[in-house]
This record gives sequence, structure tokens and C-alpha cells, in this order.
Amino acid sequence: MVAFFIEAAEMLGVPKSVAAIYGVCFASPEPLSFADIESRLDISKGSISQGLRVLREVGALRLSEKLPSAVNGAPLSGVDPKRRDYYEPDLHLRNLVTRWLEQRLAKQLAAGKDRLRSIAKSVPAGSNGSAKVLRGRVKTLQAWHDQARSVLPLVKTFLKL
Amino acid sequence: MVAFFIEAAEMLGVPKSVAAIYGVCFASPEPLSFADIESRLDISKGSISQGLRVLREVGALRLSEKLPSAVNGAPLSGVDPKRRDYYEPDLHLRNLVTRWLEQRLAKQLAAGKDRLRSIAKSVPAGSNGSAKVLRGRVKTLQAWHDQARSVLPLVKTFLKL
DNA sequence: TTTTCAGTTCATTTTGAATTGAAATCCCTG
DNA sequence: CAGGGATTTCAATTCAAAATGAACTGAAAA
Repeated sequence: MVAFFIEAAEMLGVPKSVAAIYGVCFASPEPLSFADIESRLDISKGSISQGLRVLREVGALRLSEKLPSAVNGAPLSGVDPKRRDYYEPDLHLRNLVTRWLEQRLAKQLAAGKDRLRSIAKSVPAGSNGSAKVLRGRVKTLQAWHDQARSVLPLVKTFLKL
Repeated sequence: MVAFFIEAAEMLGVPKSVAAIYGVCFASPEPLSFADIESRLDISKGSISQGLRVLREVGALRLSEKLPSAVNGAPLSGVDPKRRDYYEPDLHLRNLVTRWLEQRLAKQLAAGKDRLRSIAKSVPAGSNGSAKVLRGRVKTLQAWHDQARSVLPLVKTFLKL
């Protein structure tokens, strides 16, 4: 399961450790504590702390209010559970993906739009061959860019159904 | 223009140098030689050579058969053009994007499918709370995965119009 | 044939993001 | 409020991907 998330994350440019943390939490029926994660993942405390922060910020994990019940009779080691935070996945992958699209794609597309505008302005106006070619190129870029922007909401809509 | 491509590339996980090379070629009305690229980009020969190879392999650039005509009266420096290769952008951006989707996304999604299947098999069958939760999680994952797979062709279609 | 130039290769270096680990901080509890 | 464990912080380290550049290849020119 962890591997599954790591692979997916790699493709989206999310650090492995973050993916792994989300992975173990997602794969656990009971909320996990910091220590639980540490013991399952062979990752430094520092990374875990940071990873948890990111995941909380993004809304991928949330603090579970109810303490994990001692499932299967296992009495939850000897530690006082009240002193730890327990994390569980916030189960709307949908929202995660949407948010990701929003952040990485939408932002970049917006920036690109401005840049393209200024590029367009700087293209020579002449009617000789070169100028024509260049204007054509810019047009191509703009067309592609517009398409990308119009696909975005489409995808978002689709993922919501 | 180069910056535009570099930004886009960063998001897709393409090396900067490669994006830059494509950028200058895309931005030039005349095909460019190795030396032209070198002079415009402050990038080492090695990187240029490798970048050109990648871009050729991917079909993003092609060798131009016609030598660049001495445009604007500029007599094309003093060098013998016959000894150089000249590159011009080839694939429509559309196709580039499609190909990228095909390679990175489609491949990963296919792999994920198998992995998910084997995950599903390994989930305990019991009817206690934990088992139920776990089965639910796997279901969620599968649903999400299916959605992703169904969005892909949609996007491809859309980008073709 | 020798020379010269265009381009390639690949071992090495650089770079920057991810990770670590140890010190600092927080906060519960006696 | 002191002690101590849980978490955070952040400077230093690691590590993989990317870039470099010197040595090499091969083809054309002299």
C-alpha cells in the first residue's frame, strides 16, 4: 500500500516520505500516532514531523478525536494515549486531487498566461516570412495554453461525479 | 519564450536544459544549428548534445533538410553550413502532450492497477470492524483509480479538437 | 594523408531537494 | 514548577538527477 502511494506521489512530484506517511495511515484501520508511524516506516522523526505537517495542511490527514480503541485485544502498549496525537486519513481523495490540480496546474497556467501575453507583444509585426512564422508559433502556443486551461475545469467536474 | 518552456517543463518533470533547447528552436523562425543553440543558451556542449538527442527521439525536433536561408540579408556567418545539422520543431505541441500523457500517466496507471489488485487480495476477509474499514479503504482507492483511468482518454480526446 | 570542424560520450562535478539528527520547544503530570 | 516525554525546528548531510567538459569519433576539406 505504501508502495502504491509512493509511486503515485513520484508522478505528482510529492516527496516519498510524505507519500509513505499517508500510505501507512491510509492502510491502518485505527488512527496512528507519531510513534506508530515512526515504527512502521524507518524514516527520521524530523521527516515524519514535517511530512505530517504538510499532510495536515493539505487536508490529507486530520487529527482523530477519538483515541484508537485497543483493537484485537492488543492493549496499545504501555503508553498513555492521551498524550499523543492520532492521525487518520481524511478520506476525500477527490478533494486532494482537486486541490493538487488547483495548486500546481492552475497556478502555472495562470502565470503562463501573463508570460504569453508579453511574448505576443514582443513579436515583430512585419509581414516578411520570419515574422509570419513567429506569429504562427505564438498562436500555436496560445491555442495549446487555452486548451489546457479549458481541460482543467472539465477534469475537476468529472472527478466530482 | 525559453522561460515559458522551462516553467512548463518543470511541472512535467522535464530537465531544464531540454526545455530550453526546445524553447530556442521553437522561438526561431529559421532552423538552428548546434552552434546557434550553444551561443544562445549558455549550456554546455554535452548538455546540448544530449538534449538534442532526447528531443529528436521524442520527435519534438527534427533535422531540417533545407539549410537556413540567409534571412534578412545576414549571410550566415562565415562558416560552411553544409557541415552542420539544423534543427526545427516538429511535433505539434498537442502530440507532444499526448505522448507525455501516454508515457507517464498511462504507464503508471496500468502498473497501479495490478498493484491494487494484489493489495485487494491481501486484505483480511473477516467481518470485524478493522477488516471492514480496510476493505472500504481499498474500495476507495480502486474507485479513485478507475476515475483517473477514465479521465485520461477524455483529456486526450479533448486536446485533439 | 593530414587537418579541421561538428557532434558525441562518459567520468566527474554540481546542484538542489529530501532527509537526518540533535537541540530547542511544547505541554502534560506529579 | 520541575521533570520528562512528544513533537518541532533547522543546520548539516545525503543522494539522485542534471550539467559539465575533456577526450573521443567520424566525416569533410585541404
